[in-house]
Amino acid sequence: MQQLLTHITAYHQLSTEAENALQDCFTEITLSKNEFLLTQGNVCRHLYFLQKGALRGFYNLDGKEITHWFGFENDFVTSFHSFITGEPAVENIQLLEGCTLWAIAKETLADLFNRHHDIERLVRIIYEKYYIRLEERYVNAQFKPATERYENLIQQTPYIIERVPLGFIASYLGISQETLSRIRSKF
Amino acid sequence: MQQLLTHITAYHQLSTEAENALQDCFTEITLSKNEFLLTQGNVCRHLYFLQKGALRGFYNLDGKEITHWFGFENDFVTSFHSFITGEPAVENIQLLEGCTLWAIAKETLADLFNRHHDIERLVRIIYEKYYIRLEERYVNAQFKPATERYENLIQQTPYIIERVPLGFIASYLGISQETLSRIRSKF
DNA sequence: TTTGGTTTTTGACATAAGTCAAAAATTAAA
DNA sequence: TTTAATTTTTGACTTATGTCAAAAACCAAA
Repeated sequence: MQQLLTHITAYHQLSTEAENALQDCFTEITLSKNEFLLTQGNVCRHLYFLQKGALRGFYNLDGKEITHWFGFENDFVTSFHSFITGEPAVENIQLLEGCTLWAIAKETLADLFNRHHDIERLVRIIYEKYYIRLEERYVNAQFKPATERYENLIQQTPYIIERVPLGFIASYLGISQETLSRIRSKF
Repeated sequence: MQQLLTHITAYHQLSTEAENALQDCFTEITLSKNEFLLTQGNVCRHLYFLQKGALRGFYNLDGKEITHWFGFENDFVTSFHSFITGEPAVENIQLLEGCTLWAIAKETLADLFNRHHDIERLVRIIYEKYYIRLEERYVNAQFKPATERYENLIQQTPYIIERVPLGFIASYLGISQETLSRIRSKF
């Protein structure tokens, strides 16, 4: 829990009351490798903070699994679309390693917003950071060649290579596993 | 101004006081075709609401202009990265048509947040919508073939064809102008 | 209108990445 | 360990898209 608080307050310093209120609202969850945090068709009612471990978000497209994001330590994870709209998720969230997570339900979070302007500000600021991250990811995906995308990825998350099977990384980069293998063979 | 208020309150209903405060903080701007709202290297200190017209965001990559987004009626536009971080923008924002915009400075917005929890909530909600939009755009860019991306685009913004030169659209889709021309020739 | 400039299309060819199949390497289980 | 299963690499070939150059179409001023 301390890890969550430390991470959060780096974004925005909370009042003591807000911090205490927040602590009471998160529940610890542990799951083991290959288990699902969410499966498609279900509404994602929680936001998670990933304290330890790794996971992936993926969806099915004509029989193929498309991995479109990874989560690692200190990431907030959820099926954002489903969490916000309340519609069934099109994606799955599966553990790549055993994980420790902290969960908060959507209504609980809404409650916190009403009671603490502070916390809503915190989330607003976190959204900004995540938006910028996604924007960068988008520009990369759309306008950079595969080799560069791969280089960027291992620069930003070097540990990904040891922790995630090649096939998932290739899918994430939008290229075939064979192409990724060839990219890697020439450093 | 009424258009901005109507648009905003569709996201979240504001108190009368908040609504009044908000109105006082936006300034009207009109610019003509081809003018720049922002040029790279400058810090983007404002958030804009695009009431009328069209514009594009682009950056330079080895001598080439990459158009990475378009703005149309009722869009909020800014160089988000620069606006949030205060760093110089890497992108340019150029008008594709004469535009009417409403501008608010970053500090003015921060002030509004302090005075009206309401308004910070509104922005938090707008961020959620924009995040979801971008996520969709990202998945499209990374995992769908060019033809499908084009079809999606004209379905979502059919008017784009009459209002934006083909070259900009091709750049936005991450393909060459020639390829887009060929895609179009087979409907 | 005519002219000049821009935008779009077409053709020929080059290159990047995909697919399928099989081999090699790695990991997990017996 | 040995065996089986999974993951990664390699090879041969196909397809999609890019590049360059030129022609055609479109638009806007004179």
